[in-house]
Amino acid sequence: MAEVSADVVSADVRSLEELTRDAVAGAMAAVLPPELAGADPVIRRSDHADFQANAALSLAKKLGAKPRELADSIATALREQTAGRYGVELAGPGFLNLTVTDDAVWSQVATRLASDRLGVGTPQLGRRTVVEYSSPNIAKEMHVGHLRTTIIGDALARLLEHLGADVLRQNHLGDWGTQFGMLIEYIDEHPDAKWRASDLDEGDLGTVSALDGLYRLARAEFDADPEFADKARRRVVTLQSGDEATLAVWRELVAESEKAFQAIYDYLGVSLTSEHSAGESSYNRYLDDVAAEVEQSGVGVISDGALCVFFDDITNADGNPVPLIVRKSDGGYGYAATDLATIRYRIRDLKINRLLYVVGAPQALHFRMVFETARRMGWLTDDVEAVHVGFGNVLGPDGKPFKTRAGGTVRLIELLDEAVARARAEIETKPHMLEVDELETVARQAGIGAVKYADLSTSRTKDYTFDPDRMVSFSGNTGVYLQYAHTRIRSILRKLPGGADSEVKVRTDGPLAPSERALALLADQFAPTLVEVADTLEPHRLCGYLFSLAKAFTEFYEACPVLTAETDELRDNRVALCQLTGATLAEGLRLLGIATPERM
RNA sequence: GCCCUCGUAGCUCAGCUGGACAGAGCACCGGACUUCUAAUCCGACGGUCGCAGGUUCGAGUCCUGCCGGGGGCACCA
Repeated sequence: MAEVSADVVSADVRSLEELTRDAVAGAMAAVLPPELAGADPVIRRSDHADFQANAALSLAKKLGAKPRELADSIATALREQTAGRYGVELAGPGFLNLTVTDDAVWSQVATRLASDRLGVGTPQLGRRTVVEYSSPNIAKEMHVGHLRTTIIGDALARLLEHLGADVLRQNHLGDWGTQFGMLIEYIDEHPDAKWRASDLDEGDLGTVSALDGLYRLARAEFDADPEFADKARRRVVTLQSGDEATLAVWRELVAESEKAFQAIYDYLGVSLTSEHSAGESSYNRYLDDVAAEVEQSGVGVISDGALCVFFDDITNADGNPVPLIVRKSDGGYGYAATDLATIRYRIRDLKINRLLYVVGAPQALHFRMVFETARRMGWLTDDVEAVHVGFGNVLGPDGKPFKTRAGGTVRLIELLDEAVARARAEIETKPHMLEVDELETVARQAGIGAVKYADLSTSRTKDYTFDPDRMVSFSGNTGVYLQYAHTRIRSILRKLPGGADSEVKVRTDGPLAPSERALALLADQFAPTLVEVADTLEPHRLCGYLFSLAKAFTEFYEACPVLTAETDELRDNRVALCQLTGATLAEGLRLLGIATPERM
């Protein structure tokens, strides 16, 4: 087969790695006794070949055979069964080095390019998944602490959705704290206070700043004036008892805040909207019932007047057991009750079968207790899983929690503005050929992309160091590197006579240079990488993959001219490789929530 | 005190769920722009994988114990 037609092939193209695994598994089945015939071939990418199979080493022990001899017999069976489709070499103590044919590599490029969705399947189909993330507090400004939950949560939501999951994004807004008594009382007593968007000239982004100002003023009065503090506390009770006038002010506070959050989400390119808002308050009506169910089931017991759930292995400094407090001794509810109510509601009413909480690592113990309680209640079962997708803190360049020079909290909007400003300045130093308004757009895509990539590219569970200087240096392993690689591909493709999407015939019997081979093999790994990220919930694996792909592309770019290739056949093959790589980079970046400019 | 988490090159980080000599980026040094965008590429330099044991044919990866950093541990979220 020298040519592959461009007819659209259905998604879920098997990768060369998977095909290789199948082939080696087939050979093993022919050689091994039945009880070991289904063993994992242990296929890994290799520095010594396209792939390596390591199974013989561990299996030889069980068989009492010599690893090299076992590997050799697997190799023989593999050669017989696949009729030359693999180069097989025995190496070291019993590794099998496997090389696929050039024809197979080009075929794979053609097949992925011609298939829908780059051959990515939908393994998450049937999973109704909640991703809870961002969750800022009403009447407070989003700060650097909201960065990771928002960016990681959004990336996971996009990725799982792409793989077929039915994803429900949930923004668990902090809209029911005791601070509302204070705020509402203050507004009541100071009708002139300016905190609405309409009170400001500077636009939506100023709204929460104004609310923040309101918060500070109210707080100051609360601390200074005991009489006001009393009224504020009474106002909490009034609010919670459902007083309509108080609720009206509360609703307006929520609405004003949400406007400001939306402006940030739009600026960040985060896919949250008001329809994903499900604040703590929306679960109020379930709390009595949830607490009663916990109490009646016997899962919870009364201790010091509070409804508690205890755990054998969770104790405090004195060795006493530490409970999850479902209902406080004064009859009120904390966030444990709310979280239990969300679980019950999502599972029972929304028929969700997977719950992801993108919340900071310090909450680990809380979620452990909440999930264990939900299991005892029978809400979480073997078929319904809940995962705390925890993440580390954002640290400043000094290795301490990221603060302003004055020691205050870093406003998210300021951090983003600075990243965009630096990106703009950086672009202006380059020969960029962009018009003024396009420059502004690209500056934003690059600056925001840099922030997101920096956040997503290190392992989720660790703290990460946020160094603005390093992040926007725009060289090396950064978001801009990926965006730049993509623009170089687009630049080549735009110059094609038939346009960027020109259909080309792939000659699978064409030559295959080392940098072409490396690039093609990596492009083929896109789908398995996405599956791996969905399994581990670790977006940094996708970042690492895309960086490798971009790097392989630039190496190919240096070594292999596309438009001026020696022959038309060679040019067409390279165009196909560019199209596949470009589409893969664009899709991968999209799933991370990072924009892909056409030029920069 | 108990639990969780982290410790890899001067700095910032990967290391594909146990595989061949530990890899990137930044910084520093030396090269490459009349050639599809040099926001790039090539080369050099750089590591007792915190320490000590153990399991294994094989350990940065798994287990145990230390050392060091961070976090959490009864009515705040």
